[in-house]
Amino acid sequence: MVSIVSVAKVAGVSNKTVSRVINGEPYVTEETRERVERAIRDLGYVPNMAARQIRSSRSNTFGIIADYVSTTPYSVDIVRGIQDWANANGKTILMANTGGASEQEIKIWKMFQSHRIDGVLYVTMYHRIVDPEIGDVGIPTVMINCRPQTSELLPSIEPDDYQGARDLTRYLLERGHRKIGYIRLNPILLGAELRLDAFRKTTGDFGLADSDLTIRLGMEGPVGAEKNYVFAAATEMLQQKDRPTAIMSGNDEMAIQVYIAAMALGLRIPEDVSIVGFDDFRTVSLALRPELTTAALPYYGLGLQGAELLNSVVAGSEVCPSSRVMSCNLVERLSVSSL
Amino acid sequence: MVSIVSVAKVAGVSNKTVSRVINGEPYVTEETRERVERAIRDLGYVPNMAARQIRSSRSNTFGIIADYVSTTPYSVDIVRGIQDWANANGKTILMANTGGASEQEIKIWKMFQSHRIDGVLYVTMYHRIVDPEIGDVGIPTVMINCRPQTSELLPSIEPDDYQGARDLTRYLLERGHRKIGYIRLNPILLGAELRLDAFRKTTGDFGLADSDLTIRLGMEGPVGAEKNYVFAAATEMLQQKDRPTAIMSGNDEMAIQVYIAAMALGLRIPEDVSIVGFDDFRTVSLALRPELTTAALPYYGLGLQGAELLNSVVAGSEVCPSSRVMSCNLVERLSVSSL
DNA sequence: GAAAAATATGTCGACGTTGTCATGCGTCTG
DNA sequence: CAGACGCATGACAACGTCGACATATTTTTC
Repeated sequence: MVSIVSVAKVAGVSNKTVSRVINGEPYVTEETRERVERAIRDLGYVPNMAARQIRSSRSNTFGIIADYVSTTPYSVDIVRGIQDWANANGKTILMANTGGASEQEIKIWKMFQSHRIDGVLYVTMYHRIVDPEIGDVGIPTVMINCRPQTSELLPSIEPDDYQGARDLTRYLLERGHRKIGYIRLNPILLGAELRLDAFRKTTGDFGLADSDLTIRLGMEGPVGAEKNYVFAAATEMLQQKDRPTAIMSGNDEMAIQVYIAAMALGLRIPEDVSIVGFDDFRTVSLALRPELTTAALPYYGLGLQGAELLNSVVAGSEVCPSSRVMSCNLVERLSVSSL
Repeated sequence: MVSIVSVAKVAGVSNKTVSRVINGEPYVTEETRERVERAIRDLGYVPNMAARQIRSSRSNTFGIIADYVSTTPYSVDIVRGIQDWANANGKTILMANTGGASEQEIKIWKMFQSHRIDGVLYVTMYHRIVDPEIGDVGIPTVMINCRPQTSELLPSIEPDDYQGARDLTRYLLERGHRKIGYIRLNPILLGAELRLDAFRKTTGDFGLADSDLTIRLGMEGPVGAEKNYVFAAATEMLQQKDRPTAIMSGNDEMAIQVYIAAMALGLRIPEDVSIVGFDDFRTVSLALRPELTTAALPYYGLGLQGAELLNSVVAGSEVCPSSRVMSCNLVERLSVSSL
């Protein structure tokens, strides 16, 4: 392999001078610099990161540890956000996923240590509370889309489920809806409670009574093996004599079933019933007809900011573990009518 | 940082002996081995990969270079397959995505080189033909879910779109369907042609005439900014006086619109019209009511086998660049009725 | 015009690991 | 019992890079 030494030989300088050119250090004549650069090009030299790391004991690498990569396909945007940040800032990303198994998690931490990772981004594919196997290792860590269960103060970045659900609820209320159905997310997800709270609070503030709301559980059970009541719940809701004029679906995926339930009853969307989702999972929200009004989870931004935050933690500039929150923007499409 | 030297000091042996214990080499007394292992545990020593690599000039790392990670969310299963293989075989994965930009691609190859990657997995999120910026670099490469445009002989692994579509078509024919609609994928996707060919050939073999088939384009245009005709096409098809009894949708995502179009016309699924998809994108296929019969793209397997194949290429045991294909298994659910 | 400062380049060692070779010791062979 | 052999261990160098320090050359300063 071509190393700094071979370049030095060809350029007729010492290897230190080559090193200087590579790292853009001062005190190199323009002429020497050109000669070295030409040698680098001719030989196709590329610096060896491993050697660099060994020398500087900084790997410039972040690790991503994720739980279920594939089950919530849309949240890979978090990963994309991280990667884009890394790319722009010259960091390398090492990625691993646990599949939910904690033995895997331990193995991955070991692997990260052996690569002398500078920091870890602990990412979950659902917004939830976790109990990571960290602590004993002592690598700076930022949690993305989740928060630690224990009192361990780890910085985290999460979506603002509450604000998103509040905005969606307001959106419906402002358009005159006074009978609203709500289909709840799986309660094991952190978003479930936050979104429902926001819905309850916002409708209450607006003067709606409990009897104006129909709230049903859409899913329950462990991730990947949930029981699904969405279709039945939506059907039941829409068959009430005083049926809701709008339904808030726990997320976009569940909204598919709400659409189908409504249509099977001969109801038109949005003329007879308005529907909103949550997540802006575009594979769904843009495929539905009419397209779905929803609140977008800021996945990409979570990744971007998470990486940024980790960077400042590693650099030591972030002293107290801050917990940030990112807003869920309402995406207005065509599934809601004004009454 | 605790290194092999500190361990040696604590255990009272030379660093070479520690190295022997770590690598499970023979010629170490049981007693010494234990002493060393205890020291390793006590100090929390973890081997430094960078140093190892520099010494052995093998990084034991594979790179993944992917195009659009997030736009086809389900195909992240490819990545999961690769990671699982890597995890099981002690390899590290470096991942980067181009977002479709070829300047990015060049940058990524440089990055891979600087990490002295052993091999590269070139992954596309849609099954398509690509023209990668490889070749000049000389890193062993395996293509997953795509094939090279040029005559460059690179080993590749692809899904068998043809077989999947053939099986789906047969499935419909065997259940008595003789008028079948087909909504085509975006023609820029390799699967589009393969699936359509299989559909045409299989219906032809069965004796159906062209007039028994209604074939419409569902989408076209660049990835991420397609024009979407699916709903209109499905609606038109189903309004024909001699309407098809079954519709094959180019993929599951498009099937959502076929469902909605059918229901909007008051047709029941599957009693009035049967529908099949393609991909088994479970977020959709399991959310639809009735659940969607489809052909599963073997994404996870592609990743697993791709990594395996790359490994043998790197090891030099794979001489001729083989092009493998993996079958798309039919997943029978409830969206098709027998006539 | 000599001393001080700035610029340009080189030498050397260290990072953590492992391959090569050497050494020491006990056991077997004839 | 001498030589050969197997086993257990250690000394040392090298991988590629860069920081610390040294040296050489030019420019500035008073």
